[in-house]
Amino acid sequence: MEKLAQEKIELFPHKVKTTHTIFEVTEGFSSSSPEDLEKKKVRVILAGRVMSIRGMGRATFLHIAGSRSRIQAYLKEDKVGKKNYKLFSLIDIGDFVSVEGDVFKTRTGELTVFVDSYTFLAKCLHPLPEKWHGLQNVELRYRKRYLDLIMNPAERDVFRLRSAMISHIRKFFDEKGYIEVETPMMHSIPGGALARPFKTFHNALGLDLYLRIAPELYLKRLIVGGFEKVYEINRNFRNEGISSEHNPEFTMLEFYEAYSDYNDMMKLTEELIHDLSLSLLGTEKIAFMGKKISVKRPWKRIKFKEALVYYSGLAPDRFDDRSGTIELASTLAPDKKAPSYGKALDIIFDKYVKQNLVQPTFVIDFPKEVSPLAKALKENPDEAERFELVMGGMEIANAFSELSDPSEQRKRFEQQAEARKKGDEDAHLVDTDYIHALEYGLPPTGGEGIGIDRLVMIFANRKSIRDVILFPLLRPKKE
RNA sequence: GGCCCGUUAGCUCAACUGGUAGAGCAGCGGACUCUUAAUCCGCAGGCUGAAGGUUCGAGUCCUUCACGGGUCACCA
Repeated sequence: MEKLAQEKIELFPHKVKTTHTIFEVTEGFSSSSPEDLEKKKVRVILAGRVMSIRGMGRATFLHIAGSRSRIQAYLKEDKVGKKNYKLFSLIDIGDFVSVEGDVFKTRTGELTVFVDSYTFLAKCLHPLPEKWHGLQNVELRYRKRYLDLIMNPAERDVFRLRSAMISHIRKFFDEKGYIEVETPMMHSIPGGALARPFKTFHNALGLDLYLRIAPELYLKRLIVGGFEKVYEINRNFRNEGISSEHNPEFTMLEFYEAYSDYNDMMKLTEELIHDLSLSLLGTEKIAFMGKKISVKRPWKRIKFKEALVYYSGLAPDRFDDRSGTIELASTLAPDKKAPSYGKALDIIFDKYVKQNLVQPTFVIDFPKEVSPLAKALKENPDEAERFELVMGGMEIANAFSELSDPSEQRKRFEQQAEARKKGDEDAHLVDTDYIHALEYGLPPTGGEGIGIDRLVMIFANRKSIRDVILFPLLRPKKE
């Protein structure tokens, strides 16, 4: 540093001119023959981060990394001049530089820039992690994601895939005539899901507010308002435990379509994920945790209760006994309170069924008790027109034929409020404003939420949600 | 939040049942004009996550705490 200052070299210049990205050069010329390159005289100015330096006396090789590939550069004292060559020894691994020169191939056939001038772009003040093993420490990888991204280029691919997925999803819905909307992140009554919210406070209004647990109730107000197809991709916040499948803030895609129901949503979901698989991965078979997930349509559908019976191996009438079912749930999950029949079924479902469903499966017709925003089934008032999509053992999506009868909705909210009084902190509050909106008429509507992070996990073959979220929540480290 | 495991140099890892904390890479100095985990010679690098305890003696055993991972609980 001091030496560089003595030489009056600017350590953090404002601007750099480049002619190509490193990727353009490696893509464009890797297959060119050495003779071709010599004839064409491909002259380039490239910028990137120095990842390795191999000094050979009066010649030096280095690798410079761009965002998508790296390229070798070759420095020779004869070429850059004695003074510049000597100054180059002040460059450290990790520094940003730009190099200008012709592209050629070395004896070993590696595409290389024959440097005749170079410029410092930014100094790296810390040594980079070890070049061979890279950064392995998971805590450091999440805390200092930038280092993870520098050292483990495959991690960059995960986030490129994530970005590509989201832009494909937008395209998919836009082409179907959906409009993308943004609804409030701060709610005075948290709703739309069974979960605990984060609480905050608005000073000027003197108002308690909650970070949203779901956009659902606002999106349906928009259907009431006359939009027929809406979607939103944004963050939800749930004040719950952290695990390899849960981050307190996570990205949810929700979409609602008037004049449709949960059957239409199943078709749409199949189409969307099948599309994504073909365009992002180029296959119908996704490799996930050593297994192949086939997204070939149509996908399996199984009724919630049939799934319970099938995977638990218990007799079908076993689940008709309400108190017996609650008892079974408490033996399966002793720490868990099973306050209701519906909740108990949910527990048994999680225990027996979910992990076994690797191939995409629509589990349909959930207990109405745990589906307060879904229409009841015509043939069976205890069940709701609701499905969950399970893939790779994870719940990926949740959808229903939206309950539109305001008085029925009020009743359901009241039941929820009752459960809440009994200690179920996830239960809904009565949202009278939402009921009022329904009183103006919600047409038959299908709605769905898809957990984007988990879908990325499957597409990127990652076991932990933290691997697909750039900055997962960690406890701050005390110095 | 419960249980289990982990935390040693900037990074990746060693150190036997308690007996003087080491290596590779990175860094610094030197040699080397087609190397690629370059090579060769030399140097430096540490309150072993924190605080207590047991012991003549603790990286190692015990207790508490911090952070992380796994798992269960809550949930998507």
